[in-house]
Amino acid sequence: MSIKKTTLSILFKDLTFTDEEQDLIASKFELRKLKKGEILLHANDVVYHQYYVCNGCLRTYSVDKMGKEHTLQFAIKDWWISDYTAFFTSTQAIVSIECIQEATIYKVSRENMEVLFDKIPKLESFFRRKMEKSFANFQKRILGSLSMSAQERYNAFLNKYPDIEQSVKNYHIASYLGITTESLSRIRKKISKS
Amino acid sequence: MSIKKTTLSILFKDLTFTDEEQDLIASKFELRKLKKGEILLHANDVVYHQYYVCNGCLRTYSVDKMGKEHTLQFAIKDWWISDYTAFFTSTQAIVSIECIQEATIYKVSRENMEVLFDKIPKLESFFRRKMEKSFANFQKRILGSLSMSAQERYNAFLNKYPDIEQSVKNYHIASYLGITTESLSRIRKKISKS
DNA sequence: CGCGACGTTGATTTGCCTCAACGATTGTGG
DNA sequence: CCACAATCGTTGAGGCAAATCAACGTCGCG
Repeated sequence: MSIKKTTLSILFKDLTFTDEEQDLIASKFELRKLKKGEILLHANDVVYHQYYVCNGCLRTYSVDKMGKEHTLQFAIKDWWISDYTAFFTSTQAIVSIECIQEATIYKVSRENMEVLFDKIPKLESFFRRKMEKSFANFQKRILGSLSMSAQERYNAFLNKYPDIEQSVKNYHIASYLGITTESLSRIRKKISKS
Repeated sequence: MSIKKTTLSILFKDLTFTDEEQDLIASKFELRKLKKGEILLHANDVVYHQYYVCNGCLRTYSVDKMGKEHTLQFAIKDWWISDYTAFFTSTQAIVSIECIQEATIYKVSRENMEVLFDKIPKLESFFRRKMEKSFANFQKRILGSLSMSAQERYNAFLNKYPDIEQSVKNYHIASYLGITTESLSRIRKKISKS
């Protein structure tokens, strides 16, 4: 048994499972340890897996034609992460996934997800809700990028990812906000003075 | 029969239906005509419906605390539109939907969607694919807003919505790109000179 | 210790915004 | 059908937020 009952109850909040279901889930989830700097997925790879973060921190990012990195999202404890755009359709990733703080994750393939959905239907609605939430987050982020200043976006970021500051470098946050490290530094200075 | 066979084949590309299925679908789709300026959905309304655009043009937008409008997306012929974030969960909309060019649409309730999914399962996967595509679009838009200049975003917009210029005002496009009408005007001038 | 990675600070530049004025286009009533 | 107003798009001048470029302080680590 690679997944403990307590882990499962965190992983699938509000769901309960029979012992058989639990065993089935455990058999499809692969535990992995990641070191800082490890690249879990490269842009242009075909995406077969999604990942659940037990602890540590990962991020998805892309590199533009000027060589600058842009962070699409972070994943900390209890977040799922993948390039869902590519995962859905088994096509090439447009983002990469990097471990930015030593992490323990579960890795699940698309194929195995489907087996699980088939055998344990409540998992399917669990994941659908996750996707809907993620969809909503993207929508809010677009509206935020249209309407908020860099400083407001930084505050919104801190609310969305509380306690993340110890896990990520400032230049990661800057690349998430769409600003330079220098600008973020000045924003932080300004906030600390008020 | 409120929906013709030819309309259905455009609406659900690559799907074919029996006569019974077709009748069922027709019974759940409500045809509506919209005049320019009509508001189909107000922010803070609970969202019960999604809409298919036969012709004309709609947009979703939100108004920020400064009173400025920000366009989240446009919908032209053969697009579906709603505040999906709110639609999924039957909660309050954060965007409004406005008709910006006289339109003919089909309106379908969440409830009726579920009846249809239940009776005609292939519809469910059809809509799941739509959602996945929409998810991917949002993801690309975020990365675009992080990495591209206003001019590049304008070009990307023209590629994404070709032939839309006759349907929408420039200030709508500006509010989609996150810039002012003046800036868009200058960008257009610059492009026309090259 | 010394080096590299990271964050901060200053000077300058730049892209886009704001404000204001003015054409162009569209719609409407006489 | 024209006259006029309202709406929309363009242009210019000036300002501001954030980028760029460059230098320097600090921290962690081999």
